Amino acid sequence: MESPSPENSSANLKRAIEELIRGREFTRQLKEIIKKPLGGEVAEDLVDKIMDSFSETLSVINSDDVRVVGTPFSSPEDNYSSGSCKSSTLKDRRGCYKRRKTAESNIKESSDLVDDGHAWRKYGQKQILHATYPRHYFRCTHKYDQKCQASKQVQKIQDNPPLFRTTYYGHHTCKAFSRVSQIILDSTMDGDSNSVLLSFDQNPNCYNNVPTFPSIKQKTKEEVFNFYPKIEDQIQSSSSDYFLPAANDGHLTPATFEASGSHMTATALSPDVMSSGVYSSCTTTATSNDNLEIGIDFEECLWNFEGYSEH
DNA sequence: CACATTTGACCGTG
DNA sequence: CACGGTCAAATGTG
Repeated sequence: MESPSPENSSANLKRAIEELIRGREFTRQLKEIIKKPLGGEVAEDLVDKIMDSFSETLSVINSDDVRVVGTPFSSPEDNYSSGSCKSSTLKDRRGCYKRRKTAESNIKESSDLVDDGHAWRKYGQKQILHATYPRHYFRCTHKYDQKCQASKQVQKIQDNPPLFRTTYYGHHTCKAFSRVSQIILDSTMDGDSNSVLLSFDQNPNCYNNVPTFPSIKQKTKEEVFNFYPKIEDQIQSSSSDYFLPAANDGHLTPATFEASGSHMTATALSPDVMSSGVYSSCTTTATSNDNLEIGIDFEECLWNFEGYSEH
């Protein structure tokens, strides 16, 4: 796959923006029409959401350094400003951590949080200005033992239907064994030893705001549900990184997970896919079940493939 | 006990 | 200087 020239890319981006603006305008006109007859409330609500979606997409495209899905990453080292510092103390951490400059990113949006097959470790959570939901920061579990620079940010951008934006930075250089196969193998089990509670609803106990519940530093799942009862219907657990929000009825059921799991299984076990050099390269280096879940992510596969010249 | 998340503080970037 | 990305101590979990 040849990469488009910057000129083409820029022109396409401009066209995409124009199309989005056009679509938004049409939607607005449609809303005006819907407003008139009775009983158009549901449709109007839907139109609002469509317009929000357009606006959100436009803001994403208009923001700097955002690449749409499938853009290869630059070298991870290029994106960090300062060198490493081992002897950091609490009192003086100046220059002691790398901070990502305007790194190239790879954004994916989905209505649920699919396990991408990598082991992630959460290292932060932040309320973002003008954002309804906090942003969650993850790094590769193998950041230190294998110097894997991959990281991602996950942010809920819409509720009902839930919509999550995952922004990937860097690429996996770790040779972690795929957890996908394990998930496949375990898909009939109830074990949940690896799950992590991840509430995407606003938590007043977070951040530097005046805490609503100052005495509560950390909460068990039950406590979260007690404080925010409605979350219970929006969060489900799986053997992946998150409690996945349900796309449909919102219940925490193994069946829901197995439904997506079976999809992954069917694709993952396809001999055609597994026997391909490129794809098997993906599965043996930095397996992402994005490749499996949506079929094949060519860009990521090729990137991983290129990242290992011995293949 | 090892490894995970939480969360306030720190600090680089724009 | 505000924002937001990262650190790291405290704490949770199996």
